[in-house]
Amino acid sequence: MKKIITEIRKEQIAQAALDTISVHGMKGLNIANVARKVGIVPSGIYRHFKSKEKILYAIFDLIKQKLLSNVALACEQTSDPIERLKRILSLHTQLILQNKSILRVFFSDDTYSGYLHRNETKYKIISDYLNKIVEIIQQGQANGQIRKDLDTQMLSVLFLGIIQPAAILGHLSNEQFDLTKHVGKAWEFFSESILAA
Amino acid sequence: MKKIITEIRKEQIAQAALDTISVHGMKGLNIANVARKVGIVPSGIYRHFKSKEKILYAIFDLIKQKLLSNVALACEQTSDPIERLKRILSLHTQLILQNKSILRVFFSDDTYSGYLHRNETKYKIISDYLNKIVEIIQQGQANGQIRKDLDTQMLSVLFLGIIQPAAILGHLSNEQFDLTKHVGKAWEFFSESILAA
DNA sequence: CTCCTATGTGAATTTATATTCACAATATAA
DNA sequence: TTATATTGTGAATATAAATTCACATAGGAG
Repeated sequence: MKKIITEIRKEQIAQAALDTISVHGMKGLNIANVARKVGIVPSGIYRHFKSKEKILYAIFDLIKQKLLSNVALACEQTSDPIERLKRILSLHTQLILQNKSILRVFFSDDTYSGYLHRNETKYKIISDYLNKIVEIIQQGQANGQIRKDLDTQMLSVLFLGIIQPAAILGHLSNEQFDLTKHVGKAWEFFSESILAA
Repeated sequence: MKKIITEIRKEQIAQAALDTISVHGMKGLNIANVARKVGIVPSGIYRHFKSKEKILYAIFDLIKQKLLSNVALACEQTSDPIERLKRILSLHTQLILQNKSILRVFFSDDTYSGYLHRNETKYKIISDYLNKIVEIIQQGQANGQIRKDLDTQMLSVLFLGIIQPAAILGHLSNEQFDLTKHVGKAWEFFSESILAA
């Protein structure tokens, strides 16, 4: 019975929960599974998280970090707006393929009254992400690469639309649908369509 | 204790379940709620459906019908491919706004091992829908309206991307995000981009 | 080394649901 | 009208999980 300080345990638990969701989905996320994966007993989880719900919020945080760090990385690699978008798309595709949990977490239905707050949190994460996209698009408009007659928010949501429905199809079809190929083609079409004449 | 033949009851139950999901989400879908809404006692449900899971499949069927009848309606109204796509988009937007359950059902996470088959069914429904879209796009390519260099399947998925991410944002934000407005703008951009020169 | 606090344990509790079953009431055909 | 199949009822059963709690122990501070 090894003791580990709560700071570390919290990370282990959040990661274990994320992994559990990757494999077994939201419904498969239970304290017993997480505890086993961490190597402690179910009740031990409660030394570190007040409730299962709190663990979920830790997961939200992990996902948020992953998303935003992709944006940051792409922005470091290049200053060209179009190129930035392309890299974000590529990174995002990889992220989704490697972390199935992201889809599972965001596309679970949390309409339940007890989960009121989950959707707010999800919305905030996506909004923050989209705002970054909007900024990049605006840079592209400012430097004359991207058509100025297009609404930036609309484009940012459509940008999400390049990957999201395809990711869901991939998930539903057990990866029969080729996400990477779709994103490649869709980006080609999207990027040429937003270019200034 | 009014008796009603199972044929009718089944429809009542499926509809009640659909309504329940609209308001309370997938997690809020329980036999007690459905039974109360139908006006019978929980155990009575089992005279008509072998299990809760079977009810869900009845719901899948309802949704499938709604989706495909929209496509059929649009195709009756006009024979112009571009116009067809536009009407489908409009009908689909209304459908989603009026039947919140569709989002809830499709965007619930059914990775759980016991629900293996759900995703197959969902995938089949979406695939059928997308195939119709592909056909319409091909008509447009055949008559010279739509660019022939674009992959039709990619376009159909992207077409879905006009509405789907936006619908999710609307849902997550408690309808703060204006779905109708987004779809209008996005369609304008999308349709002009696919037009043959 | 000895306390003291943080962490881990196992059993018990609670809650929420689906599902079953024996029995009752209805409707329909004869 | 009566028999029979269908549908509805209420109580009981089964199961799955989250959560609590009293107790145990590790490990650093002093």
